[in-house]
Formats: sequence, structure tokens, C-alpha cells
Amino acid sequence: MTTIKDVARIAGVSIASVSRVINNGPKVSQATIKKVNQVMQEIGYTPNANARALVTRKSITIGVVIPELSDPFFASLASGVDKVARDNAMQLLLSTAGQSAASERAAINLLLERRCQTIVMHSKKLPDSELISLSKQVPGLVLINRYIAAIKHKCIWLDNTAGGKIAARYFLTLQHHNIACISSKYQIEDPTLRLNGFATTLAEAGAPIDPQLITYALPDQQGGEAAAQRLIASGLPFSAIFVYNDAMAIGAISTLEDNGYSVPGDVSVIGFDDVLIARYSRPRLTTLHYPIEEMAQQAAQLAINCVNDEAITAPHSDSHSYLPRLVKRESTRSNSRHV
Amino acid sequence: MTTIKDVARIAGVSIASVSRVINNGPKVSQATIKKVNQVMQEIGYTPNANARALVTRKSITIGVVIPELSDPFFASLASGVDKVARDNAMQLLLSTAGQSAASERAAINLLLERRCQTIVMHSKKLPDSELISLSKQVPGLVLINRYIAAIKHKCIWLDNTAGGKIAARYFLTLQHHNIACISSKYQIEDPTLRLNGFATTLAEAGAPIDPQLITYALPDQQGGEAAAQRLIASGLPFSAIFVYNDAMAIGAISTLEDNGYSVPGDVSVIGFDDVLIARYSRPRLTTLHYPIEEMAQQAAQLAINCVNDEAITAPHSDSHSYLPRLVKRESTRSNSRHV
DNA sequence: TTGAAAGCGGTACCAG
DNA sequence: CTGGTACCGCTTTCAA
Repeated sequence: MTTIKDVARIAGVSIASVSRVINNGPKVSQATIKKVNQVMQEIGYTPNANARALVTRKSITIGVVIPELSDPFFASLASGVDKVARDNAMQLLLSTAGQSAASERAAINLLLERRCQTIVMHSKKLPDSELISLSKQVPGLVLINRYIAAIKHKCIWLDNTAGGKIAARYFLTLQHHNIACISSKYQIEDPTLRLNGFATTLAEAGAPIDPQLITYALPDQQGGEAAAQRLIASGLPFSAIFVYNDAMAIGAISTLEDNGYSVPGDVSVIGFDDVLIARYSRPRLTTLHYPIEEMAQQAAQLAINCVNDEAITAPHSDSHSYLPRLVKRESTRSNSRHV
Repeated sequence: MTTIKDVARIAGVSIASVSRVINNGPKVSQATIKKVNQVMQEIGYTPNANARALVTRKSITIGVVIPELSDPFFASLASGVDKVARDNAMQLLLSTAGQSAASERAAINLLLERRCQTIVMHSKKLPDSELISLSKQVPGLVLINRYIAAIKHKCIWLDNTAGGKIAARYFLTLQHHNIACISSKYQIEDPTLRLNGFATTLAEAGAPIDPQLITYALPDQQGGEAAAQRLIASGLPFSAIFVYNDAMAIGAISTLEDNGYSVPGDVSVIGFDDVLIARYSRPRLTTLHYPIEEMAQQAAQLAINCVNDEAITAPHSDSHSYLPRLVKRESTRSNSRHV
């Protein structure tokens, strides 16, 4: 690899001049600029970003911590950050964190070793306290999909409770009364919040959900199938189900159909997330859109801002919460028994 | 940020000793090790990876160049590389390259500036010549989804032609005779190869494809819909379609059904890629599985190997080609008119 | 077993 | 406008 010294020597100037040319520094003669650029071209010189980062003490890297990349949801998140990174001439350093506190800690540490100052992190396992102290250490750290009151101006999150409410109101509008819910035992608070919002709204409308019509399962297609099976086996009547996520919803629908129920003819189903498959499944899934890419973009931009005006690290007064949006497709219909 | 000097000063030893402790260097007394580790813990010292990379001249980063992250196909590719990276205690540096030669060039350059030695690149726009010279400059560069004879030992690619042949043979087995093909105008060779393999096999079987039953469209769902529309409008009979990719296949199926054709009742459809939606669409799609994550893993491993034993950069004699695998689902059936 | 010192490839300040 | 030079934080001889 050629270095700045090689360029200087061959061009017959000092390394200081070469450095100025590289950085469009002030006060360089056109002649020098031309000569240096020519030499750089000829010998195929590429400045060493590590050396640069070392001396300038700044990184043009934006770090992303997510559990894994193979899940389309997290891929969208990373993609959103990437777009903002590109707009700011930065690059994505990815740190996959798995599902444990220890590995989340390891993932963020790798980023810190690289002196990465801008970070968008999806953390579900690290305790609040640790994240709060981390946030002090790294001004450009933004949490996505997590709300911690003490550092809420560094958090971008979805209002899961509101999502549950929206689903409930829609079912009520459609005249459904026997309403079920498939939630999850996934070790994060999201399912609980969604279910709470849902149940609260039904209760307020004077039609509280029957606890026996709430069932829990793993947050994937198989889980959805098993849950639907249990709902059917219970013998209780129901004409609508609010499901924790799209994959489970699709699983539930296939089990319902296998058992002679038509969707949405006999049962209406609402999913959550609006991942790609929601648009391709049959019937196409009515679901709550989770604007993750948009959220990721805002998170990245916020992180960049925090790094730039460290002074104004004061709470951006506004709350960074997003609302899911109901996308009406084909898996819901008004309750025929009441039409 | 604290530095190695701080640690040395506080621990009362030289920075050389601290360095030895950090790197499990030889010949350090237990006492020193203990003391240094303790101090590092206390002051929360994190070694600077940039400084390290600078002096050791080696990078623990594995670079990935892909057009974009929001496409699940490329997300899977990146995910495969990430898994190998983790197994080797390395990290993913992502460089999205868009769809032009210039931006592909820019993307790889960013990686080179960081002195990234291990790179998995998906390049469709850069000319062979440029890639070949790049390959000389960067021993750890591996090309994925591209075959260049001169550096074939650095290429991992899918045998698209074989995929076309497999699809053709399957249709023949199912007794189809009026066979159509929806290909693409996408500016890469993949569609051409797939179509060639397909057409060749049919011709060899004495049932050459009718050129009028070959149509081209953009490689997305809308393209598939438009193409199917044209096929129907042609008035020509057909009972099977080989489609360039899954998204187009799904688009084609919906248009067929909208026009009163049943799939697979009246028309059988084979897609390509086996992306997630192929399993969720109705009918579930028969398609050719593209083992991209597996390929990406091998590419990453190959790249790492090339960096390690630079000596053995000699052609790994074996050819790194992968075969797509037919996944039979519900969109194909034997031709009823001949049963 | 330990420490001093010479860089790795740049940047940026200071003189000239 | 240009060159000399003191670092950035760390690894790695070379002596002690």
C-alpha cells in the first residue's frame, strides 16, 4: 500500500501539502493541487481511514446494533440507517447482538473499540441502568424500539399500546363482539403493551375481552397455528382475532381455514408489523403498519445531530414516539351475524 | 476516552506491559497481569481499534458490497457473511452500492480506505477488467453471483442455466406442452441464462418453445402482472409458465386468477429464488431455491482463507458453482388435458 | 520480566 | 503558499 509519503516524494512536495490537497485545505497553489492529484492517480493512492480516524479523533462510521440481519424487520431497520449514513457520507458498521444481555454488551463494545460515535441500537436485554450510563458515555447513542424515561430524548419507539387500541376500535366498528387475542410469551414488553391497549379499549366500550379467549404462543407461524388450534378447541365462539404479529396471524389463518373457518367470512384477523408477507399472503392481511425504516432513519439522524452539537445534547423537547397505522386489507370484514 | 497511557500510569507500569496484557503477550508476571486488568476495569478502558489496525496493518473487518439492504435477497447475503464474520471474531462493514458502475466503485473504495482486506462483493456493473485488477490488489476479495473466468477461484456463483433446465425438465415430466416464459430486461445476464437453459432443454426434447410465448418485463410483481396480461391477450394456449423470479411469478398468478385461470388447475407456474414470500403466497409457489445465504457463507470463508494463506492464493482447483434446487409446492400440477 | 523508543499513516500548528 | 514537526494510541523490537 502506498502512503502519503510516497505521494509527497514522487510529487516533490511535503506531506503537509499532500494532506492539504486531500482535504481541500486552504492556501494551496493550483500547480501543487494538480501535480499531487496526478501522482495520487498514477500510483493508485488511497488514504488510510484508520490513520485519519486516529488523529482527527472522529469516526465516519455509524454503528448499528440489532439481534440479527436475517429477520426482514431488522434488515429494514438497518436499511433505514444506511440511507441516512449515505446521505451523510458515512458507512454502516454492523454489530449483530443475538438475544442475550452479554452478547448485546459485546456488540456495543466492538463499536466503542472502533471509537464509533454515532450508534443506533436495538436493545431488549440490557437493563435500563446500563443503557443510561452508556448514553452518558456516548452522546451519539440512540435507542430504537425502547423507551427509557430518563433518556427519552434519545429514544425512538413505537406506541404499542395505541396499536392495540386501534385494532380494538376497528373490530368494534365492524360489529364484532366475540373477540379473541393471540399474544406472545416473547420476553419483551411489546406483546403486553399491545394486548393491554386492546383489552383496555374493549373494556371501556363495555365489551371486555373474555380471558379464556386470550392465548399465548411463540411469535412465529407455528406459534400462531398452535394458538388458533387452542382457540378452536376451547369451543368458545369468536368472530375476530387480534394477533401479536403477522407471522403468527398467517399461521392462525391457515389453521382456521384447515378447520373449515373462512377468513374473513367467519373470522376476521388483524396482524401487526406489516412485513412483506402481509401483502402476499391470501387473504392479504389487515395489519398495523410498523414504520420501522422511517423510524430508523429518524434515529440515525438524531444520533448524528447529537454528535455534532454535543452542546445541545439537552432534551429535544419533543417525544420521539411513532404511531402504528391500520392497513385494511382482506382478512377483516364486518360481522355478518350483525349486518 | 482513556488511553493505554492512563492505564500504564495508574497501574504503575510501562505502556509496553499494558499492551502485553491486552494481547496475552508472552512473559508477563501474574502480578502485572492482575494489576493491569484491574485498572482497565476500574477506569473503563477500551482499546482503540483504529490505532491497533494502523500499527498491525491488519483489519478485523469483513466488507460487504451489495446494491441495497432493503431487498431481502441481499439481506440474506449480508446475513450469511455476518455469521462467518462472527465465527471469526470479525465485524461487518457494509457498503451499499446502488446500481451503477460509479457507485460500485465508490463502495469498494470506501472499504479500501479502511484497509479492509476481506471483502465479499456483489458487483453487476463494473467491467471484468476492473474486477480482475482489483482482485490482484486485494487478495481477500471474493465475487459473489458473478463468474469471471480469469479469476474463477475467487468467484461464487449460481448456475442459472442449470436452473432453467431443471424447470424445463419438470414441466416436461408434468406433460406440459404449451409452455410460456416470462423473462426480464433487467440489465444483468441472469435472466438470459435462465431462459437459455430453459429453452435449450425444451428444444432438445423436441418441443421448442414458441417465441411468441416468451415475454419480458420488469423484475417485480407489477412486471409479472403486465407480462401475464400480455400472454393472455396473445390468445395463444399455454398451460405452464417459467417466470424469472418469485415476485414476478406472484404477480403473474394474481393476474391469471383475475382472468379466470386457476393456478395450478389451468396453468402451472414455476418461480425462481425461493424468497420468503414464496412460502406464504397462495398457492404456495413452486420455485427454484437460490441458496444465497449458504453461498455467502462460503464466499466469506473463502475470502478469509485467501487473506490468511496469501501464499496459497493459487486457484483452489474446485469450481465454486452452486446449483439451484427445485422446491415443489402448490403452483404446479401435471397437465390435466393429458392425464 | 520490564521499559524505552521507533514507528504505523495522517493532521494541523507554526515558521518561514 | 509551503515545509518541518509534534503528536493520535498502540505494537513491537531491543536492551537492560
